[in-house]
Amino acid sequence: MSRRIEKFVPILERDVRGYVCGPTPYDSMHVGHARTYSFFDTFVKFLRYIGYNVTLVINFTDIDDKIINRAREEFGSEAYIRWREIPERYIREFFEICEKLNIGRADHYPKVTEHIDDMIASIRTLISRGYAYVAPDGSVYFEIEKVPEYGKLSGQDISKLMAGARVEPEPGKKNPLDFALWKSWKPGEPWWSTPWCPGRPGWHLECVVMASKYLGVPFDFHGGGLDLVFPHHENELAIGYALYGSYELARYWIHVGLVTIHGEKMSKSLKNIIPVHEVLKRYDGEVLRLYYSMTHYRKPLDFSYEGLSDAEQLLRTLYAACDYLRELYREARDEAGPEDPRVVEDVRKVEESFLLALADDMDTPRAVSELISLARMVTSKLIYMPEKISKDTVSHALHVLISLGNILGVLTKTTIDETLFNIIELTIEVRQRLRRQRNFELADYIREELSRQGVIVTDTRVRTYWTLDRFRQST
RNA sequence: GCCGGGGUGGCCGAGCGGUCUAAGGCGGCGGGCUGCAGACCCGUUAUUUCCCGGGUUCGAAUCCCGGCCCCGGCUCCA
Repeated sequence: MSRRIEKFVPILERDVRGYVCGPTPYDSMHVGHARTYSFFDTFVKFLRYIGYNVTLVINFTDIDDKIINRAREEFGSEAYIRWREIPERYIREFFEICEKLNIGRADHYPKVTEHIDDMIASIRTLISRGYAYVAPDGSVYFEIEKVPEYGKLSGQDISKLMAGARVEPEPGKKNPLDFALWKSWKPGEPWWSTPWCPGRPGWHLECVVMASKYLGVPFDFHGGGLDLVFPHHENELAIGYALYGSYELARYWIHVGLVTIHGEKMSKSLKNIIPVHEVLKRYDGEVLRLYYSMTHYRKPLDFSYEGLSDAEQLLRTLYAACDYLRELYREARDEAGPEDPRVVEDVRKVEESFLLALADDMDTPRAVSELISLARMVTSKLIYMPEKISKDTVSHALHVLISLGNILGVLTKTTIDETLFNIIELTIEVRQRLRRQRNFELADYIREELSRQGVIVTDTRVRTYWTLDRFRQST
């Protein structure tokens, strides 16, 4: 609320409650939406990693102008009865994409249509306290001038907003900036009955109602895309003030930077929207996750497929380190070796730096570089000294690598089927014998064929290591 | 017009008063390892420099002032 970065201190000692403005499910999720949810997933996983209990709520605004319009486009005159198919479809897609991006489940996914009664009750309160009024057509508007601090979050000045407002003055509004809590019914639209008029809920109110219902007020953090700062979050705060007497609602407001394409914002009119499912045709969900992590969340992200390829390359390196460690494990000593203390210490340092980077305003790019340094440590040092370190140390390093990666939503595919693993090992062993016999023709043939199957073989002076290319299909 | 956010190497992208002769990645270059190869390893790749001009400071990419440029919000938007 200070419009600065602040130290994050939960209201309750070990419990953190957060709310993220979810999608209005009227169209496919695009790479901008996914960035936001990916970020909050990493944020929540980080908090949990360092010991907090987190309760996360993500809502669905499943009734809205955009949904009605979409339904009309698709169903024509049947829109009135079939409109619900739209949110259903895109909510399903939302969950499918979350799964592919390793975005963990929130604790609650409230829908507006399931909280109409709660919203009506809140509107009643707002009217009785004088913060809202009923327009001639029955619509209910929130009167922003009743909230002295209106504009604080977004740094807006009401008088200036009014001067520059491009809002078409709606007939029943006292002030063009007043916003609808309840919209009166128009022909062909879905409606719910209220004391004022049949109609449907306006935007903004639902988040306050649902957040307070599932989290209580104030809760710890409230997030969303940067474009929600004004008017959405400003209006939520105004409602929160009217309802709870404090212009706070949430302790911390976290806004994720927008995604641009060639420097420009994605928009329908520019036809440059990139849906996530489009990206997922070419790249694994983890690649997208890593790509997001490579830019700080508050910065704009200029989306490019080249960047994704970079990220994919990096992911391969990380997976290679995991695979090498798994092989290394088989050769490592049972009891502690001479290099163990140093390796353990190095791993500890990386873990510490990684967590410090995240603790510093979620600096995921720095965290990624720490992860890389851990992988490099494996590929440059560890694989050359299996006889000097213990199995415990190796498995610890692997465990750290994977769990840190998991915070960023990557390295979830590290296990390899045991039979497959053994067959590969066997093939490699055969190739080794051929090499010793200097039968390079056949050895190279095996290497090539393995590569065709996605098994990348690397000969080092100590032994031969291999890694599974998990992203083979994408190029 | 008002309100935000940015401008760092060939590209992406950290750093936000001293450890910056600026992390990390990609790309380039050189080398190593190897029978060869490599999606392997090592080194190198911003050195009157961090958009420009002033200022504060013992010291600035980092703070202040003034410009320039880009993007976004003020109407639906993650």
